[in-house]
Amino acid sequence: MISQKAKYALRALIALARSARPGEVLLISQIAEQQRIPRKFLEQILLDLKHHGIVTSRRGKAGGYLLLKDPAEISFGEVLRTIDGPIAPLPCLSRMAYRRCIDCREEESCEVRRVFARVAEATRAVLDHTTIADCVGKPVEAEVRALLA
Amino acid sequence: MISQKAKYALRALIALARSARPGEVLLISQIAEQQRIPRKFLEQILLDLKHHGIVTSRRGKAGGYLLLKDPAEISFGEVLRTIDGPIAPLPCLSRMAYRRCIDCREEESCEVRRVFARVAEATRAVLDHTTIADCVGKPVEAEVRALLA
DNA sequence: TCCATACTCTACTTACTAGATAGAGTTAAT
DNA sequence: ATTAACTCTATCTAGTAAGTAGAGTATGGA
Repeated sequence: MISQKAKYALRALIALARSARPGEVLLISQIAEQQRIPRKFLEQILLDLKHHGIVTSRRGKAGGYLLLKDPAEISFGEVLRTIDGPIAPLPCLSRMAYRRCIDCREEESCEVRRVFARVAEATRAVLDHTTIADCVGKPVEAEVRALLA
Repeated sequence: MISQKAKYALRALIALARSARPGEVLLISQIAEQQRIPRKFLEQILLDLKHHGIVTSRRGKAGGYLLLKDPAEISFGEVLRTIDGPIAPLPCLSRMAYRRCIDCREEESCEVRRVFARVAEATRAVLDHTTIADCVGKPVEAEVRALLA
């Protein structure tokens, strides 16, 4: 299960991508209301995304948030890794945070690992090749893109 | 990430499948030692698997555990669902424990859901079609099976 | 019968995390 | 100077993961 936080992050990014005439900002409170996300929680999330160079912000009156990266360059995988940490189903299969399983004799012959490696691969195939841009068009377009991917 | 508990369960089942001349049992302590699983923790796990009809046990002297189901009928998916609960990345995509996302306007047009539906499908394709039997043969055999699946 | 062995069940502990909430601080426009 | 917005850090609460503890129950054998 992905966290609420990651789900909120994705929805916020989609909202930003949708409303985006370049240079135009969205208020935290607008996104929060539109997407039914607890406002203070969303603040943290956007700040996090900002620190990771995915969005940027303007402060003060007339401030707000906007995408820093091109929507087509923001993959679901990147967002999940930013917010939730590693995607891999086992620590010994994580790219961003590899850790050997302490109780596992030898990694190469671990049957459990072998199976979950296939899961990880399949998951990454989807998440690393699906972007926020894939979510802003009309539903039908998105469907087509998904099938072609 | 799958839990340690689920990983232990899978390893225990593989150990049982490996040692299995029909009717022959393995002691909890044997499995625990062989697989480096905390013994008391493993007790709980095996009991759980027993209650779900995956293994069975004999009590008293000369007691122990053995598989109840055919290894080829025990899928990774079944074990994970038994031990960890739903596999789906979102509650609104779970078969065993569907729950609508309270903050989601309409499920059909939810872009996040659409993407994770593909993840769920890919994950299930692996986990529901890989069984304990796929893990007991020689490593090479397992590899071949995986490629053919 | 009694004992040792091995599974069974329930409760508990401990540390960590998810999902917020709170509030003081800082920046920018008017 | 004021107000609107973002920024940062701390805190809270409930729940979960991972494991530990210990009393209970069944079985086979001396």
